[in-house]
Amino acid sequence: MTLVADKARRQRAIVELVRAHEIGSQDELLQALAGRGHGVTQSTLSRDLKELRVGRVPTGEGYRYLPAGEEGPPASAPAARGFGTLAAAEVTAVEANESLVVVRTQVARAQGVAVYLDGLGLPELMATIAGDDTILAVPASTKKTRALRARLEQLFGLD
Amino acid sequence: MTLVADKARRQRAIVELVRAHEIGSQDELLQALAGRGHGVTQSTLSRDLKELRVGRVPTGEGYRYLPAGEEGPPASAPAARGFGTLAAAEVTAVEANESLVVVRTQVARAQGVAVYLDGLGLPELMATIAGDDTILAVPASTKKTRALRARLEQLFGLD
DNA sequence: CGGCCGGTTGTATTTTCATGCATCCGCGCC
DNA sequence: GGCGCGGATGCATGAAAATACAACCGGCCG
Repeated sequence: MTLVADKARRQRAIVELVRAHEIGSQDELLQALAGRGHGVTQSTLSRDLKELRVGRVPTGEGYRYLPAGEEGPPASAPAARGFGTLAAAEVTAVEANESLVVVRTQVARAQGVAVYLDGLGLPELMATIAGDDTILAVPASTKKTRALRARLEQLFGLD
Repeated sequence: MTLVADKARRQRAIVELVRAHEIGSQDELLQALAGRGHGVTQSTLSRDLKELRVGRVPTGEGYRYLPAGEEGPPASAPAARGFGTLAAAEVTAVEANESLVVVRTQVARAQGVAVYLDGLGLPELMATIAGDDTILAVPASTKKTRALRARLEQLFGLD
């Protein structure tokens, strides 16, 4: 069932990506996904987009993928850019045991960082639960615990 | 001026056509336009669609052109899976690794679903922790992880 | 087991779409 | 009239996306 879970996470990531960024081709999206650890081909992507009802609509300059019925920002509302680095500033440490990864954040920042992490749809990350200054990150498989810790450390510049 | 008027009329026809009919390719639209007396080529059509911000979005079965931001008819009830419990409608996915089960819910519904789960007193379920849209379900034993996942999937009609 | 089934993916290919370049046309100006 | 300009279009072609087909994998049943 790992396969199914992978697909679910990948599709989450796809929606997140097209909403946040101006992505105009499947190849472009392919790159973005690869950067997040999702190695797939254009074929799979095309099928995912169809399942997700994510279409390619013309914008003033060029094209852009968007979930059906959703309208992109009026070109004046730049989405929360560089949120990654913002999140990074709020994370103080990443630890792990054999089956769970713990992310420590500044007080009262855990929820926000967790939302950000969920949005990434990392293949190694199954889910998160956040308290006030602590996030429990559940690996997709206990065998991926180390990989997940490594990815998070890299993500937050803690290596 | 005649040329310009032609273009304007043609573009009006395009929007009308894609709104009224399920048109899935430019060739198809080409035919429809021809029927209305507009003899143009695919090239022109492509350019018109770009100008008009008419995009091609996936529908349940196939694709369809629609003006940006507009939603086609409900097509069919995708999330209409009204299973017995109210909780079922709020759960979107169930996943698991070797030792934990994760239940995804609609935003802000996790707490409620978790309470419901706790109330069931399932033998495979030791405890739950809920965030905003995620529930961590702890199996009575790691060996019962798969059984728990299966039970939850069945419970929520997700198999 | 062994075999079948449904679901997912990659490869290769077809289909569909976007566009560079040339043409044509109407218009205004010299 | 002759000339240049800009917008609209077609043709030919390259880019992008969809899909037929086959391989693979995990689950399930006898």
